Amino acid sequence: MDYYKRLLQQHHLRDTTPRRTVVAALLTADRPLFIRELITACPRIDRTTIYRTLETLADIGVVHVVPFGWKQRYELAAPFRAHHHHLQCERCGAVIDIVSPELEQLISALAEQHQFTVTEHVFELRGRCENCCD
Amino acid sequence: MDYYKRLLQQHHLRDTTPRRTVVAALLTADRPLFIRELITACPRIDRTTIYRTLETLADIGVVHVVPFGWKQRYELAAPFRAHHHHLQCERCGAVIDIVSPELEQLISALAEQHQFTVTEHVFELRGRCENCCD
DNA sequence: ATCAATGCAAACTATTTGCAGCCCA
DNA sequence: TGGGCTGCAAATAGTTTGCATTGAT
Repeated sequence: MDYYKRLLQQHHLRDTTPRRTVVAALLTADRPLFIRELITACPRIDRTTIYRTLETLADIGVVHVVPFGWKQRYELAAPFRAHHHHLQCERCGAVIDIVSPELEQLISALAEQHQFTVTEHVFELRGRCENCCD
Repeated sequence: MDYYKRLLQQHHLRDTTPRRTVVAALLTADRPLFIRELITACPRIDRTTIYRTLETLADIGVVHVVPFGWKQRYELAAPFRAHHHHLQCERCGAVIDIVSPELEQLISALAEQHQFTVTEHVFELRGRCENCCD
């Protein structure tokens, strides 16, 4: 969490209670949260602040946006949570974390191929989990 | 476009003007559209209908949801547009289509590994394109 | 003719903006 | 102390719902 402070400093941002509260909420959660859930999880923080905080934290790479069907969810990003992706069961709602070095490698290869500098990538699989595949 | 009609029939859905209009708008566009853009592009169709149409068409696999930063965009899916993914330049906004058989293969492998039945996948790269990588 | 689909109105939810006061650096 | 940050209020924007009417099969 020391890195967190340094990161804020580097961006001339302040280490405030609301920001720490949001990060703590994401740290506690065992899955990416909807904004609505974050608002509930941080009752002493104003909605507006949560929106602003998420935007700021996403900008500096503390928070990561995950697409979930038609909605979006938020979770801690790379340095604060091991880099991973998700399998989302569309029936029971389970979220399974996966790690794939091959995927990360492939991304580098694709980037180079197209002379593109990748700063962020999204990879999510949706379907039926082991227990729900009727 | 014959397949489109058959697909509707299979799902007991009707071939209506609003649905055809939305599909036509997506077909014309050279990039995934925001809902707002679709509403503008189909001035004779009620907002509500556009929302309902997108949901229906996404359900039967005609439309595909693409995450774009904090927003979402919509484009025609596999049978109506060659399957592909995007490189999104966060500076100039360019959207570059890419195709990667390796990626699709990797997805199958991951699915099998986790005994997961994949019905849909999201893969997007964000960063700087060739011209914007200062 | 039947029943799904549409348009309209209105409710509801989500997100943004402006500004005064607070608090970290 | 100064300027970024927060909370509050209010404006906007986005999305959903109910229902009477229309239109595809």
